[in-house]
Amino acid sequence: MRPTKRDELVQQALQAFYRNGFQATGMDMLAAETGISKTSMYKHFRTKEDLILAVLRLRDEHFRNWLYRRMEELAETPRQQLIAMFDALEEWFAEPGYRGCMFIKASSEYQDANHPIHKQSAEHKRMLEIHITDLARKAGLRDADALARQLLLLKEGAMVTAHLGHTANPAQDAKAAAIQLIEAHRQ
Amino acid sequence: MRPTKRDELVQQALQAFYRNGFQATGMDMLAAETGISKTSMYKHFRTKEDLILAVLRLRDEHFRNWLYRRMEELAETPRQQLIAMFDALEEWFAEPGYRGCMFIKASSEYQDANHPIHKQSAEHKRMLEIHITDLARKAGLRDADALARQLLLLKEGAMVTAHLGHTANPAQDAKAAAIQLIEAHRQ
DNA sequence: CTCTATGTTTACCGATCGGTACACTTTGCA
DNA sequence: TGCAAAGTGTACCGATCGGTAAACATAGAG
Repeated sequence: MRPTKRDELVQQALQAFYRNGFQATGMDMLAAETGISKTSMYKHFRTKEDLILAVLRLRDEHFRNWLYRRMEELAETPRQQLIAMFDALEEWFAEPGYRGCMFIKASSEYQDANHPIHKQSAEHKRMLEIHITDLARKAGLRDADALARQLLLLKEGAMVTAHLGHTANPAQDAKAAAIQLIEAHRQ
Repeated sequence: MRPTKRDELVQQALQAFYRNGFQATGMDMLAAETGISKTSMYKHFRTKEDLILAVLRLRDEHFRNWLYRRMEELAETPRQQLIAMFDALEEWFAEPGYRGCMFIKASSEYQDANHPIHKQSAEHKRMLEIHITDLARKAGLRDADALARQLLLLKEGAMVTAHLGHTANPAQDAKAAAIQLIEAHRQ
């Protein structure tokens, strides 16, 4: 299990796909941008779709790790961490290269619900839901499942709105809403 | 100003783009699907981008008209209409061909904030924001601007989540959250 | 020292991309 | 009746699409 080249390809492909979109990024462009020959790319991945799936797996791992860690760094109790999720998002939105959620993009370009790329994007969201539900439960909040789903709606909305950019600070809008929803779920 | 053919093209192109995505729908496929010759299409629209912009204009008009009217049909007072927005969304999500928000898709495929397609998508969201803010104000709710932004975050989140489909009924989750947020903004 | 895995370059495949040229047909109106 | 607008089919353009063939370079391990 050597790391290096293959992982390097996936990592650089992630950047390119995130910046340019999936369909708009051709394999030739990818080869030119990464400096890795097309032949080598197709030794590692049988199709472009396989490469995209690998990219999404990496993104899922990175994003969830980053978000969960950042939430823990920003707050101590589970309840405060739920709220801190939106501060973490705000940091992300403020990054220069922010272009929205990669999984929303992926499911926008591969719309069929049975398409592997679409299914994997949905799986990412499901993983997030499990974690946030668990956190809401640990916080001792009433109806943790429903609350988690509501908070995640705010998160999705904030990510989309931050990309569409017609609003100043969607993360803080979401945070204010989240605080009220959490308050309403105290028991 | 003859209607017919040009409008027919835009309407059918809307269906095709919504079903298949923008980049994935070629002009040849469009010609085959609509029965309108490529030559005619390029007589009406100088580029594919121009056609997409026309499609988005039509979609904006249709969607906003539909949503506003449905909200009024479903509820009487402005405050109830704000809540009814999510019942209207639920109806939309339940339609067989539902594939998420066309403007989110468009901004996902044309990511550059300065791209005309991206800008027009943002404009659609801004129009919605104005209307919902106005409604929140008519409902006599405190901090109508902030509340409207929060409700719209729920709406965006619900549309995305309904498309990703990892959750049973995002519209009703959003509605429950909206009710609590509105309640918190009574004065 | 050789074998094998991993990588490379270059050229190519058929299909499709957005867009155009050109000659022809239909149709509403004066 | 005749003319112009609007629409048609067909064939084409160079570029790019995802993917492949073949011959060659490099390097670590037995």
